[in-house]
Amino acid sequence: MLRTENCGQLRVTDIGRSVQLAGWINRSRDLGGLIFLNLRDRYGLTQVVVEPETTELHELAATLHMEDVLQLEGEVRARPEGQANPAMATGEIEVRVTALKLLNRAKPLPFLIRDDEEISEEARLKYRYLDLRRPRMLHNMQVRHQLSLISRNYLSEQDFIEVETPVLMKSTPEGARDYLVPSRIHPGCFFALPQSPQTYKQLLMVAGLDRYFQIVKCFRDEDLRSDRQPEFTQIDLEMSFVEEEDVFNIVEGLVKRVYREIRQIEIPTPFPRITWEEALQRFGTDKPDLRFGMEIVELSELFQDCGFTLFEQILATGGVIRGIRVPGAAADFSRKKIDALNDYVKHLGVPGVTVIKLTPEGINSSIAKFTGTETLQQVADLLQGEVGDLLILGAGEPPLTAKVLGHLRVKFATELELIDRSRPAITWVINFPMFDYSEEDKRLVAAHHPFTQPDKNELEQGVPLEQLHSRAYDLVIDGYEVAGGSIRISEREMQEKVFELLQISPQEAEAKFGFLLRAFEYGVPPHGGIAFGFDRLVMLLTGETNIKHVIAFPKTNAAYSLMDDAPTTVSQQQLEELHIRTIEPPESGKKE
RNA sequence: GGUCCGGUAGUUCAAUUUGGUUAGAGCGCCAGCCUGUCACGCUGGAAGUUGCGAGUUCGAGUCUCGUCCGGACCGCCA
Repeated sequence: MLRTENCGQLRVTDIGRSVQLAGWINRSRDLGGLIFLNLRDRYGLTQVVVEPETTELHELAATLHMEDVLQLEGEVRARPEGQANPAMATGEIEVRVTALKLLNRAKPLPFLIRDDEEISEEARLKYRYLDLRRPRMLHNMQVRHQLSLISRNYLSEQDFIEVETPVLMKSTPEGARDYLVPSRIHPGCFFALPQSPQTYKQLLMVAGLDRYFQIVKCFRDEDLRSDRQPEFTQIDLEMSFVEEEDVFNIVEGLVKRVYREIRQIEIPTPFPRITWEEALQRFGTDKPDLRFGMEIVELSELFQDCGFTLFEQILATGGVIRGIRVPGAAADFSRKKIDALNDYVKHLGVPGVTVIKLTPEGINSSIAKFTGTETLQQVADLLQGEVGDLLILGAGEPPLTAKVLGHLRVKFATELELIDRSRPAITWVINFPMFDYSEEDKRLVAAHHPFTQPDKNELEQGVPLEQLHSRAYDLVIDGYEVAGGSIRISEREMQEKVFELLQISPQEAEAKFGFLLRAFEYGVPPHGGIAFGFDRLVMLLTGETNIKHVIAFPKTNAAYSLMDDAPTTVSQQQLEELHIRTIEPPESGKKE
């Protein structure tokens, strides 16, 4: 070892000891005579002093720069009276340098290694290895590690075993776009990278493993968002002989332990549950942020014959009028802000929203001249509006109106800082629909995935397919979908029936999922499971709002790696070996 | 596929509103001074294809169009 201690551990009890340290220069202060260096490693900072009497050392020390890498020997001593630094864990001591070796020089940096400066995402990603030196990023990596360790220990204690499933697998229809990997040995054939190990974990249940988990990379070739990366990590688990309650118990135990050990926050269990329909009705989304109120209120009845033609027409054609109350926002809500608000909602797909201000002088709204103030007063009463509040009404078809108001609810709560960030708001969302209708494909598609068990009672009672519910569930924390799963189909007949409803032909079902259907003929335990978005959970635990900040080497919005310039074109020879011809001739590498 | 925001020194920003002299500042960098600093201090200095390309204009960092890059979002994400 090039050191006897790390940079975070020396204390007054070490005074008098001779030690070796190694690390980066976090900062240097050359006073002309004395030179102070803050030596940094993963564990902390230690101040070392080079005295002018040590002539050769002093000359070397005077040439050092930030982020140079040093190894040194010295003596631990107390700092002089009044010179301790209470902000440093090692602030009561310093190391007087007796030998100094420059292990590596650093060029001037593209940015400083400190938390208090905002650096462009572009620079951070290009020099990710420097960004990761910053305490904030180091902390995020440590939380990642903790989460993975806690999960493994907890699940192992609960009799789960970790099994690795293939990364090269079969491309299947439904779901996200696959990342494909060409096969050299099978010309024209491709593997897919897993969107999730879904079918494998079900087969592990058929195999009798009973309780499986895996911390596993998944890949989806879809567009990115601040909470979505093309490759991401799941805590994937599956259990045999279980129903919803059993999965919930395991998950609640894990989440409880995670928040206790990482955040020192006690989470009461069981977690609350809300149905999918109620979530949409009250919060305008299937992943409601319950850290604040501002719920969406149904107002349609009030506007039945309100005198405002637009609203009456919308109601007559099956639309709804709903509203939210934004506390205290009326005062400075100018014409300009109303315009900005309407611009904002336009990109969500609606022409605009209606704004009502509850001012000390009375109710103020552009629609008052049609409806009169009496109707608006009833609106205010229903929304429990007080003087000074802003009321926002959305009108249109129910799902879109819900979505718009749901977005506005979060937007205003964030801007007005109405969100309690001291503790997480956790809820189960249950009773998902089994199917969605796809306008694009003109058919039903699985709302969760095609292995999810439908509500058997509803099915037997002949409930229309569009209204059929499934045994799927999501875990939602602070408005993020953190985990999702379901009780699975475990009978071949039911699985075939669902494929049929999804208009997957028997031939296609056999070709794509034949292995699963075959497995279902050999004794399948009832089973179910769930998968956590590992990165999203780390994001919540660290208070980050961008998933990139909890991933060591992430991709940009354009799914590109700025640090190593991936992806790239490959040589003609590589393509030929893989039996691949590209449609466009390869550009000269990267676009500039 | 679409909408919006941004791109000026190594870096974070200003100058863009209303086109007009030599594009400024903090940090960093370089040189000098400094023996108790810890965001050390003081003095001086270097540092720019204003992302790129066209256009308008007597004149463009500033206006227009295209394009590239980054970000947020819609679509997409079983």
